Amino acid sequence: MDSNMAFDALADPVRREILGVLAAEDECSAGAIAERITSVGRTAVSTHLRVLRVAGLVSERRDGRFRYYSIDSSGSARDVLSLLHQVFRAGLQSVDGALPHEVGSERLA
Amino acid sequence: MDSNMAFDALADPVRREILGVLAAEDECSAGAIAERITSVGRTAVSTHLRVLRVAGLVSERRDGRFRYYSIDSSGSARDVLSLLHQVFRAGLQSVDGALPHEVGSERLA
DNA sequence: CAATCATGTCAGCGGTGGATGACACGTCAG
DNA sequence: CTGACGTGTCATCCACCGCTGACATGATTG
Repeated sequence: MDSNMAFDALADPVRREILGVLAAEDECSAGAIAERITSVGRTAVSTHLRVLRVAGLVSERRDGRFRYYSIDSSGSARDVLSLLHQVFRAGLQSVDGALPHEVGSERLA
Repeated sequence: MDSNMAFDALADPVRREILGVLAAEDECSAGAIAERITSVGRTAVSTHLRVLRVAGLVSERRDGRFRYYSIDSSGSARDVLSLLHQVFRAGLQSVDGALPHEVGSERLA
């Protein structure tokens, strides 16, 4: 359903870079993330984090004046992987079943 | 490397719809695909097919005046799934290993 | 309360990507 | 060879997206 937003969010290289940082650090404040992303400024990183959050790919935890972000693997990431497995299953020797039931039960586009 | 193009290609809803058609039909001529995609015209579908082909997500077979397209699951789709598994592995009870070796050996962004 | 810090938001600008119609190219039938 | 057919390509227009600097907001410190 809203996997549309997830695919869109994943299309940006900077956003994938942010996901990479979060995958390595587990939890990170917005500022700490911005420090490791050198290609764009802090403002852009903030906006990207918003997109990722709305898309359901990362989750936000507010603590004082900090905001900590982390990977959300139970959000729309499931839908994305489900869709991809459904389309490319042929050449991927039966990875179906790796995701908890109802893989292959959703509409495609 | 060129998973950039693959992610970009996957970001468009029409292109995902095309992939859905191909996943269901196994092989389809350009015209047959265009007939099933009602949201845009034939020209747009042709361009989308080009993007998908360059991205390494579909393969083309020319036969006479027809061009048959089919899902390419051994192309950059592997890189995409590899990257996603690497990032979202936490909440996905160890699906790592479902892809043939060297999963998790590439850079992230 | 005033100052500072972490972060999000807004307006504006420039670039990019998608849709379309007209045209070009190869292929098959007569 | 000529005409019909299947497809790809090009020029154009339009809309959306990302980047930035300036400003706003909420929280902590003294």
